[in-house]
Amino acid sequence: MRKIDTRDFRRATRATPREVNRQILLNLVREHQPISRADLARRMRIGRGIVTTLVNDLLEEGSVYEGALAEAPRGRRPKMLHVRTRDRLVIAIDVRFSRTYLLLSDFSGTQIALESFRTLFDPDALLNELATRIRSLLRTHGAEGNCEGIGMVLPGMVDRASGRVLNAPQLGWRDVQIRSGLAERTGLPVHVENAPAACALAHIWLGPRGSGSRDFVYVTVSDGVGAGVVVNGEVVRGHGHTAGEFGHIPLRSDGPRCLCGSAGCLEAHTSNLATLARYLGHEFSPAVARELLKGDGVTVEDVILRARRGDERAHAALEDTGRYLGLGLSIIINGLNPAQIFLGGEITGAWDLIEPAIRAETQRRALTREAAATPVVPEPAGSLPRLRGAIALVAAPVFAAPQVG
Amino acid sequence: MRKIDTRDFRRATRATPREVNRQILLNLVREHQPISRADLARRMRIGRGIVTTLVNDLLEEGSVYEGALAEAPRGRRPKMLHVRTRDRLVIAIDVRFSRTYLLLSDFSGTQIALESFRTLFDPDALLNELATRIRSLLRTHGAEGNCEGIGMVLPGMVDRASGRVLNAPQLGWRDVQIRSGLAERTGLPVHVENAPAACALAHIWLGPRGSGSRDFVYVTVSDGVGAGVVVNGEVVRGHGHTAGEFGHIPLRSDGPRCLCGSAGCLEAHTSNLATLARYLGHEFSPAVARELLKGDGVTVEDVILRARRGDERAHAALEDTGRYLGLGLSIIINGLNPAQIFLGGEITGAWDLIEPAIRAETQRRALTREAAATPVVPEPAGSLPRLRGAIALVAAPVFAAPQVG
DNA sequence: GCGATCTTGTTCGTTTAACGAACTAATTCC
DNA sequence: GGAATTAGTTCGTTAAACGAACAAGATCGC
Repeated sequence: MRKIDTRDFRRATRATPREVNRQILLNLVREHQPISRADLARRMRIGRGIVTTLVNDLLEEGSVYEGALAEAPRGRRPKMLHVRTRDRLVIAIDVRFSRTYLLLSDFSGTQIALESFRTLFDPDALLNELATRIRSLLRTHGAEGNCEGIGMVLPGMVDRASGRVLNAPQLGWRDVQIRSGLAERTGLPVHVENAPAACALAHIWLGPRGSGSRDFVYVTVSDGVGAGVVVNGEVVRGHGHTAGEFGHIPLRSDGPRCLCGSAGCLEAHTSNLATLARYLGHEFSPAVARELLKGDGVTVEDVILRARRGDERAHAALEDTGRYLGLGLSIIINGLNPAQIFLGGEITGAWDLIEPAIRAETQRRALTREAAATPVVPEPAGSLPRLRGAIALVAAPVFAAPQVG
Repeated sequence: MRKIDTRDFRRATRATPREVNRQILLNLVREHQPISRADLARRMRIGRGIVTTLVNDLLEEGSVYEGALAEAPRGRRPKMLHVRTRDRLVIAIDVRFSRTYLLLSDFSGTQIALESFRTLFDPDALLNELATRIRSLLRTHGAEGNCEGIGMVLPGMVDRASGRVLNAPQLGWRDVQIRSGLAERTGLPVHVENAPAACALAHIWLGPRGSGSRDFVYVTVSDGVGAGVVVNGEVVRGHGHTAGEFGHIPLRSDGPRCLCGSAGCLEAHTSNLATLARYLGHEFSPAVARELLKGDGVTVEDVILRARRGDERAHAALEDTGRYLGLGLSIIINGLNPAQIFLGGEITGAWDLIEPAIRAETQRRALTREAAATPVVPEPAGSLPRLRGAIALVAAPVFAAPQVG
């Protein structure tokens, strides 16, 4: 029961049914490939005639291709259809505090070439470096014609529509136009997004087949803590493009001071820096955080390793992180009732150590038995969730439902 | 960028463009009435010919009617169109712990007859009583043919799709089928919904013209604390129909025990019962709450009155409620970035007393200047927000966007 | 080996609705 | 009273879904 926006609606033309059905068909192929035309007609409850027309459209523009004939117990053997992903390339960029990662990938998320360099904090310098590297990357792989766009994720708040970074404290950016600069330098379409939101997007579009729950929250725990909220198969951006900042939920008024200026935030209890500070016996504070960000000492990965080797203090520090994290997740569970919560970041390397603490809190706080059973699923950092998010920024629009009404 | 649900999609037929455009047109009339056909054509960027056809459709089924000729500086005078609301009636029901309210209203929210009775906690008895009263109400007002449905709001979690009450602790209901029972007894379509979600729905559909922000949260503070979350012009229900339960955000681990079993919940700090307990000098607890629910002593309204008359303890109790409420709202602001937050419940009678405390907390906790400026708008209890929510349950489907894709 | 049967995929005439131009109606201006 | 202007309707054209008929390719029974 959506209200039509009378200030910004899309009315239907006589081409609209085709657009809609074309996109449904494309998604059915994506989900069930290999699949025959007759099967598509049955699934869509539509005549085989119109399926032929729609498939010809998609074949012509190269979205799908015909594969082998399949076996059949009786009758003519069907010619199977697949979506084309292997030679549709994407440049994915992940800008983090310490390093910037650059990946050449295809639409399905298969990695082709990955490189990284020390992050430059001057936007112009960073864009120049990126443009140079993108050009050479495309040339080396003979992919100049096949690259359909650039997806870029950042630690900060981004206005996806205009391609502007509103505020990225880690980079020291405020109101920086990123998209146009990179688009001009490379001649490719550029999409920019906040990292947790992009991770959520990747889960919608690049998750394992048929996994796709349509209501979930993706929580990232790294130097900061953020979330991508998905409602009805769509990432929630909010009125000012800053939705998902669950890192600054106040957990206790007497908690440690947070980088945001408040005290006792979820982030000040559970970020990598907070866990590290707790392990080292410091009270977390902006000053301590800045010290730790320099990153020449112990890392969270080290803490996890030591906990596994029997270091009691490391174990306790991680367990505390789990407990606070569970408290934060319980708020999300009660407030948004997602089908599941995904958890990303280095901390997932200690999943078996923190899970009991997380689960204890979420179950204690959940209001219904169903909510208490909300699965919390770790996503290992090795799967490069942020770069997958950047890929999804380019791939998703190709498959998304056309906006109508 | 919504993903198409390949398990539950609606494909477009050749009647789909008509449905979509018809609904857009109806909403434009609703928003801009009185409005001419020519003006509609301009706003929709569509030919005047098709507008004639669509309007004839709507005239025939009685959704709109033709009014007077308007003045025009030059040329033929346009015949203005209006949506029909005055003789389209709704029965709105608000079930609360102490009393149940019953309102006969029209589609625009104009009240025709309001009555109430002591709530019966046995579902069957309540439905029987309701059915009897509804029949007599319709007969008295000669409205038997014009009533288009029944909307019912409850304090608890509701599966709107099946019409089942999952859990309503205040009423002591668990897994109770409400819709079918009332529909059979009255022969009318019945819609059931959780109260805060319905209040949010009313704001989408019955708010002042052109007010309609599409991303907001409606927070109700009464015996409990709940919220209706609206994203992109649609109420978020969550995977298990229990989204919006922000009342049990943990604010402080050493806080008072809550009815939900946890401690330090937003509700245990800010509900009417919590405010009352604070004023009376009790530590809030389930036992205290049950005592206060009997409701033969002081009420929140009394506390507000006394604060206005200079009672320092009443003033302090309310201010504390405001401070905790602000803390809770800041979580919503950072997490969902709504365009605004509406606040409903008796506490709004003390708006001028609590606003500074609320604002101080939300501004202190907000992450961006825009978020800090998120308006918090009180809705006076006198406007019967819950009954308006019940009306919206029936009226909204008539105007909602058709689901496509 | 050959026709019956069954399934896949295409073709084509029909129907529906948007589209757009032409037309009628009503009003003001000169 | 005619030109100009705006509102609203009519109708021929076009695009796309719909559905029936048909062709292609496979198995099965005798």
